[in-house]
Amino acid sequence: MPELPDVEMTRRDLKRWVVGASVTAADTRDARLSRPASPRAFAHALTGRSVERVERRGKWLRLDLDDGGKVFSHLGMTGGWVRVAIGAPVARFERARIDAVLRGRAFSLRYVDARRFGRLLAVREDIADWTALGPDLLADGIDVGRFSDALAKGRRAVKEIVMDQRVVAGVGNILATEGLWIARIDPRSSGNALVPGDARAIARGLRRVMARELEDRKRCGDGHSERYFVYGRAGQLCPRCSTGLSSVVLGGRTTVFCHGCQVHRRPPSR
DNA sequence: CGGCATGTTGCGCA
DNA sequence: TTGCGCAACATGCC
Repeated sequence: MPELPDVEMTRRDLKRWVVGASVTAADTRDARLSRPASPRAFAHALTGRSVERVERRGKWLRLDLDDGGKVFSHLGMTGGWVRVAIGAPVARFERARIDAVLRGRAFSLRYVDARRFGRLLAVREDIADWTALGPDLLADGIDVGRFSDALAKGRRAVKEIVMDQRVVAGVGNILATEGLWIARIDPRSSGNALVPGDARAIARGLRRVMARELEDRKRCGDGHSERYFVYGRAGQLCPRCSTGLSSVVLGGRTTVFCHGCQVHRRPPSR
């Protein structure tokens, strides 16, 4: 489920489902997902309230309640929200439930998350995970000047910097891998070795991939896009230059790239 | 059975 | 204070 396009689709669903709705009951028992808040705070904060807005920054979602309360939701690796009939049986891997009424119609939202890498907590103030996020790839776009500075400052591999949520919020492993391939930049390149024009190319690559993914999801709903250029295709041929695709681990994440057409900017010599 | 997975955190150590 | 490398988290799927 993760990656910005999935979270954005979830935001649109939630917006359609709950904005203006009054919550009649809510529950979670998962202390892990609601950390550091207590699971009880969830029911307490939501019951009797109505939802005024559904916001998203990067991969985080925030429901704004009519009393100023906020519910933060991060889908982690396997989280998702589904809408079911009121009273529907507990879904497999269901971790939280929000029963609500909108225009006289009762319904239930369920948060489902097999691996429980997500988060779901009700609080009164914005959490640091939210406020620390950099500009949102979709809503704010990338300011090439600032992006370029952030890349130049980093000694890490460019892919790790691009995935840093403080630099650009919403870029995950797929977007970063695909975006760098489009930009023709080797993901191992060190940030401070990039040359003028690279930052713009990467920004454009990320925007392209995101827009494409969003369109895919609008058309097909969920399910994994099988249309990746290189992600998950190590060993296959590069769709641009037919070189065999390579794979390395950067920042603990598998990264696929093409030796043939992605230029490796090497760090300044020591 | 082993290996990998769309994300993040926390810990030991430089 | 910053950053790096890595194990950990919990489960599904191939």
